[in-house]
Amino acid sequence: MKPTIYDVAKEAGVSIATVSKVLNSNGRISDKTRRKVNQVMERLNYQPSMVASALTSRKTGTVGLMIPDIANPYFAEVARSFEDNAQKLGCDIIICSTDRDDDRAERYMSLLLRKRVDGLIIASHTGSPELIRRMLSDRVPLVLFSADIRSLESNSVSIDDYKGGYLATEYLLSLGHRNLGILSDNLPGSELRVQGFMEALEAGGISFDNPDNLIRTSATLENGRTAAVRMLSQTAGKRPTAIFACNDLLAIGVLKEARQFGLSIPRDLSVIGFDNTLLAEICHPSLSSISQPVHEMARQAMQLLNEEIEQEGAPKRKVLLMPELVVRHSTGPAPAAGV
Amino acid sequence: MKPTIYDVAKEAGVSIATVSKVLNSNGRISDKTRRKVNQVMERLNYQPSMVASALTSRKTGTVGLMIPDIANPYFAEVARSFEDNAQKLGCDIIICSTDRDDDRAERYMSLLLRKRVDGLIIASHTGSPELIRRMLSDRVPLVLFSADIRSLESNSVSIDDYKGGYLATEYLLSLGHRNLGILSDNLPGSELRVQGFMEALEAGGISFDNPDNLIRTSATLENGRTAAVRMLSQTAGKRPTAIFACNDLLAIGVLKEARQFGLSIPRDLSVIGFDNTLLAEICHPSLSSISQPVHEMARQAMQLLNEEIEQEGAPKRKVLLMPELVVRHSTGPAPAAGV
DNA sequence: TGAATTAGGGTAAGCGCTTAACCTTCATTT
DNA sequence: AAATGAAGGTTAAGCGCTTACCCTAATTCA
Repeated sequence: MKPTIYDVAKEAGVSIATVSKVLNSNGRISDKTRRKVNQVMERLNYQPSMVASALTSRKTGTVGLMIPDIANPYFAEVARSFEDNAQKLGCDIIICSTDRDDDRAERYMSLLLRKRVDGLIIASHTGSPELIRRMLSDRVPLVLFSADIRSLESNSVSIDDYKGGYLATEYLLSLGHRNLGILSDNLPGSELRVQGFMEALEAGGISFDNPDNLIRTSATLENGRTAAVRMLSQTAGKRPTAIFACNDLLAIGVLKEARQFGLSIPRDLSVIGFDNTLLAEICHPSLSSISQPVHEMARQAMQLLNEEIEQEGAPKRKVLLMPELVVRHSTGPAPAAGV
Repeated sequence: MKPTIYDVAKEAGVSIATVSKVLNSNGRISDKTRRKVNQVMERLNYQPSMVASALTSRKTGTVGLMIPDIANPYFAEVARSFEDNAQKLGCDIIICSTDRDDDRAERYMSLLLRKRVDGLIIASHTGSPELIRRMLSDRVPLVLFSADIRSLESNSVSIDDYKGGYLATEYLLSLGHRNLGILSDNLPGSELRVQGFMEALEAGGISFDNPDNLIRTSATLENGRTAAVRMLSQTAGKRPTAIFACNDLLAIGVLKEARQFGLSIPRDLSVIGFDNTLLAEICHPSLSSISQPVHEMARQAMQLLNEEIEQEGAPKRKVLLMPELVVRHSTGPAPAAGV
């Protein structure tokens, strides 16, 4: 059997309280006793049970990370960032991929609560707003990540999606494109990206009047291709010369399909993505994209979460970070007009 | 405060033992009592504390997954597969990315032990063999994933890496290539892939005599490119017409660099990867690769782990699954000879 | 020198569950 | 009708920690 605090105490000839005190370095202990106890712990290879300590201290040192899918490179990167930040605080992370299925989300949530995790990170609206509201009213420490819910009084860390959409669009306009398409996924944040797109167009004096150049779909490579087919098979006048996709996967779908249409990128068509994932570098031509400061976001989120864990009624905060344009090789000047 | 089993018992007018029994549906309880208790639990929104139950039952329902890096798409996919399989068993997963740093691995390991996880999955030799041996002798349930250590009497689930290397090479030979290069990473499994490569060459009556056509490096895009430069800048006679990379990331590095050399793929150069990750589909041209049955591997690993958790001295088993060749567009017939 | 601190450590009561052992009823068996 | 046994619960002892509180002896101060 694994040694317990009793074994250590007996071996060291002290009480378990003393052992506990040297373990947590609190209380008054003489150097001599401390050393002896430490030696015994070492010798017995004592590993204090966090499940026992969690029972009394009410801290498990575990936080739950709810995301749509860890196999999605964006979320994998997010997870990694959280892991690193958690480690600095001496805690670890339980990954929960929900596939955006409310039932799965609810089951996971319940599991996490029963495990008494110290807090929750909820990325991209994983789980219904109703569910989140319930957690909030149960005072579960929690921070929304990468997609805020304005109506909820909760912590959140996200980027300015509107700004991101605006940046991407402005950039395409600056390249001379006048006929733009937009491919959105069905996440709440993406709606803001679309808004940014629209307002940048307006600011550029361009009206968006072709409804076929706006497609909403969920984020898979295949859906990106399908949408691309729809946009690109329009007549030359209506077909966009540049497409803004609300995430990299969709953008790459467009890239792939464009080839089928015999379009050269960026000569005939510019494509820009969002999230600046590993994929953007991998694909060919490499993808221009709007980048999120994922690591910094995770850092702040973890910090907010920690504050709320430490002191129950900590004031909620909403942090908004700025996205940045990363130019690679999938965007270029608009083709000469009138061709 | 969260309601406890005492609250439920009092409300339902029974003892906590009774509540515990309906909770775990064991022991003898009348339908009437069961219903009443269930009602009360519902009404109070009772969430039994798994930390308390773990303290007595010695089951936390958590397993640790040690991997090099969750941000690496291959391991992200592995993690997802484990997650799904774990969920079926009602447990969840703590992710530990170690970056192959033995210290990090050791710290994580220790954390997991203190958390009293039910078991460990150790993917790709994460942590030193010595560390693993120690776990084993401490009788921690554990299964090695994707890279066995033959000398250790432990469970393991992996693919036949040798076979994978053989398959890839045989395929390139069948396309008429006679001058092959190989790019290996520094994982133990990859050594077997190299062996498979070598023996397939031999079986094909080809001798591998140019040491510059074998490069070992760690798995990053950048390293793939660097290695590609070295191989491709050789004179036409020595330069390989096909390159086998021991993982997709390296392969894609080659793909990218080949373009800088003005080589068209697969016309001038064939490239094949390993792992068949999402990346293989994303890149252009899409990458032929050797695929691992990741989901099935995770299923079996989880099952082995579970068996060992259930009964202490369960016999160890080593499972070996077969990789498969997936042909895409990065491989083609060897260029006409003598050019 | 005697009283008041203080340093160093022990006692014991939980934390919220599980489970072996035990105690009633009440229906069956002979 | 007495003995037997099953059905349905209850009691209480842990699981391995934390921590408020208490005690003793050594130190300090007037």
